Amino acid sequence: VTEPSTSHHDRDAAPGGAIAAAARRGGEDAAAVLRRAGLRPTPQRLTVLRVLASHGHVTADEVLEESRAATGVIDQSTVYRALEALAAAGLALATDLGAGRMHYELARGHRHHHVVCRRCGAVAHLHDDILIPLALRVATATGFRLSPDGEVVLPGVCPACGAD
Amino acid sequence: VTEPSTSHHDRDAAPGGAIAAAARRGGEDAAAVLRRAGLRPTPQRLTVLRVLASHGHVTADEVLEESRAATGVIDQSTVYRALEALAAAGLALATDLGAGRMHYELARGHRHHHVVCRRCGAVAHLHDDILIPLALRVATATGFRLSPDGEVVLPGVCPACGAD
DNA sequence: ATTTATGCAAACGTTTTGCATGTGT
DNA sequence: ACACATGCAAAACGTTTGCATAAAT
Repeated sequence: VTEPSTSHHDRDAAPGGAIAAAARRGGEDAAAVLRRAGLRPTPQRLTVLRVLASHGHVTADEVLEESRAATGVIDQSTVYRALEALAAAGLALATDLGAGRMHYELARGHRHHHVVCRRCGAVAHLHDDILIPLALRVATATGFRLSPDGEVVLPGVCPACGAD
Repeated sequence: VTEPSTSHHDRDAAPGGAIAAAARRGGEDAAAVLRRAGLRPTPQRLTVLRVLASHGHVTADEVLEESRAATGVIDQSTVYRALEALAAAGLALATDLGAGRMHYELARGHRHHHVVCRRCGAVAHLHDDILIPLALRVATATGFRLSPDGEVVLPGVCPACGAD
């Protein structure tokens, strides 16, 4: 589940990889997914989707570079607009991992939260209900309720870096 | 403890207001605090400190505006450098509340976390040990340990906005 | 006298936008 | 034909930096 952020190649940890698989194949299926979401399946979007499908958490810049490597020309603004469209359609997830830039990942259907290693940037996913006890405590302590649709990013130290 | 972010005037919730009180008075004491921290007590820094002392969570821009309103001329870069110096000295706290810009507050000695209302931006503080059970669960689930010095920002809905 | 901070202006990195051209339906 | 997506260039945003001047020690 973890992901050394320097080499952005974590495998598909979670199921729900229908979109992932389709996007990776890049064929008919991915186009259908886009169309079903009300988005025109342009080559650029298919490329972005494929990049997302193969790379856990990526920055816009990484998507740009990889897309260029894969398909040749594609513009910054196109990447940003594609990511925006995919996120709006629920196909991608934009997360502020706290590094001053947004990170994107393929939406895999299940809501989750993140722990980010502050040394190496590795990311682990947390099942949503890990927050339930916390939500209770927060509510009694402050009156605030945790947003049911909000994503939490926890700062941590991964097993590899926590060599104590 | 909460703070309607549009009107940035929450009172000193916590004790440890020695620095706060001194900064607010802006007299000898605040200068002494700065000097003790190895910082030269310039008018600009005193002003920034006073702004922090009177305004829960502020952005650099708000500090700039308020400082100008209070003392006349002060530059953007000076504000940023003052905030940086204060944070390095442990007198201020820089927190990424997730709004695309940093927020600063006077350090009041006790580590804490934040819940931010996603509707109105109000902020509540959470005592550090509210995370202990979560830390355990995160550790068993992922192997990650929560950074003991890391700050957590939780998305939530404040009592006022959660009018359900 | 020496060190450190300031103001100004210019740069930075990330993201957004206006607009003409090109592409999918 | 039409709506929509793209590329390009330029701007926006928050923040940082280089450098000469000014103020604190």
